[in-house]
Formats: sequence, structure tokens, C-alpha cells
Amino acid sequence: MPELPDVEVMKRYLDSTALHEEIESITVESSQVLEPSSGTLEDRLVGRSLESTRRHGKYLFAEVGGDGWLVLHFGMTGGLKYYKVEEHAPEYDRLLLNFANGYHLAYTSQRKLGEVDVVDDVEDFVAEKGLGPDAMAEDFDFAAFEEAISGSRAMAKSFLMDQEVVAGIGNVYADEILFQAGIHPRRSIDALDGEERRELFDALKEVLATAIEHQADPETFPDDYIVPRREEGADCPRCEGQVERVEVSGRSAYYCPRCQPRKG
DNA sequence: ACATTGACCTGAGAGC
DNA sequence: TGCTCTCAGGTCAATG
Repeated sequence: MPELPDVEVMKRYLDSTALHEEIESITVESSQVLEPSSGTLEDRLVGRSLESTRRHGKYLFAEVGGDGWLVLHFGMTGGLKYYKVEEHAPEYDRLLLNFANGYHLAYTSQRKLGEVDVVDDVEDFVAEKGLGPDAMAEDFDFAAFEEAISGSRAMAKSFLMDQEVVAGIGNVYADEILFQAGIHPRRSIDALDGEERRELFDALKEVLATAIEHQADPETFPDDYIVPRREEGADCPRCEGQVERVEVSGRSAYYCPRCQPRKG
């Protein structure tokens, strides 16, 4: 579930913990998540330090001592933890960066669907993956959103989740964006009128920004958010209706049929 | 061009 | 209690 807001929170966490510390060694607990070989990873990291971070969509990048970037992707489970004593070691750690100061940065991924890589250039990596603009980037504005819509006939939810259209939105936040915009997840994107497109775009920016403000913790989200109630039969936070589930691109979409009518 | 399905992977929670 | 089954959802590939 690490989507843009979750990854942004991890970026800030990394910024406030592990930067500028020398990496003394690495420990590979599971090589399945590693794109390069353990040896390559070791060669590129040991003796250096992480100097800065960037994020594009759901990908986090950490600059390695001015020589390339560590790429972290979390799949659907996973995160980072910076700790010193063994008692604080997290479960499901797959890779550890062991710093000279005695601390460790653990990359965790319960289901091992993540990816760790080292690349020379972030832009090249983004281009290679075919990722669209980051959803929170300034240059992803309403004009760019409309431009992306033109020519697409995808369902609204599939469109939002397409990383080539816009990078960073996954299953959970797509549901929230559609709920806030009052748009049914299966409506086709090109059927939305001008006003609906505007509302959808505004909701996209608003939901992601709000989630980041709340540390991507659904427990603390505004009362009218649907994410904490993604469950069939749950009460809609905005009306007397009940949350329903429908399948979209093989994923569960939770929505309120009253707030998000099939046809608007 | 888009939807659907299944693979990857593992453990939490449900159901019996 | 303890087992088995389903499901979770990011990404990619194959198929319709």
C-alpha cells in the first residue's frame, strides 16, 4: 500500500535520520528484492553515505555519495526503519545498511514485492520505467491532466492508477480521490464533463496533500474520508448510504453509490 | 487501447 | 484450538 503519501513520509523519515552517515557494511536478508547482485550493491554503497533524497511517484531515491542513486520501491508492504539496538529491529527486514555510527537502516517488505536497485541517473530510470509526471509535481497541473485524458477511454479508477499517466496513485488513494470528487470508479474518464474533470483534479491534489500532512496515517484523516472505511457495508462518512465494493482492474474499489452515482 | 487474468510473494484474518 | 482458504494490492506479462 505504500503509495505517494506513504513514500513521501518515508522520504522525510530518511532525511531526518540516515543522511550523511558512512555506510560500513550491508546485510542482505533476502536477495529476492534486489535488482543488482549483492556484490554490486555492496560495491556501490560501502564506504559512502546517503546525501540527499528524491521521490517520483512511489519510488524513493537516495543519492549515494555523489555517485549514483539507491532506488527503493516498497511494493505493497514495506517501509524503512532507522534503529540502533537489536530490540528495535523491525520484522521482515530484507536489507540493512549498517552505519559507522552504530545505527542501521532497515528496508522492510513483508511480501517481498518491492525492489532495490542502484542507478546512475534518476531521470533515465523514470524514463525507462515509463513513469508519468509525479502526481504532486507543480508541472502536473490541470492542463497536463486534461491533456492526459484526451485520447483515453479508461475507467476513471484505472486512469488514476496508471503510472504512465501520473505516478504515485495506488488502489487506496484512487478510492479516496474518486470519493472526494463524487465520481463512480467505473465511469469512463472521457465521459466526465469539464466540471467533473476539474473536481477530480482538485481532489487528486487535495487528497494526496492531506494524506501527507497526516503522515499517511488513515486513523487521523478528516472525518469525511472514506479510506478508514474501505469495507463493504460500512457507513458512508458523508451520507446515509453504505459503502459498496466493485471490482476494477482486478482490484477492489470501495465507494458510496449515493455520493458517487454511476452517471452524473 | 483497454479490460481481464494470473503470476510474483507471504502472512493476517476468516471460516470451519 | 488448529488447520486451510481467501485475500490483500504494486507491477508486469499474456491474452481477449
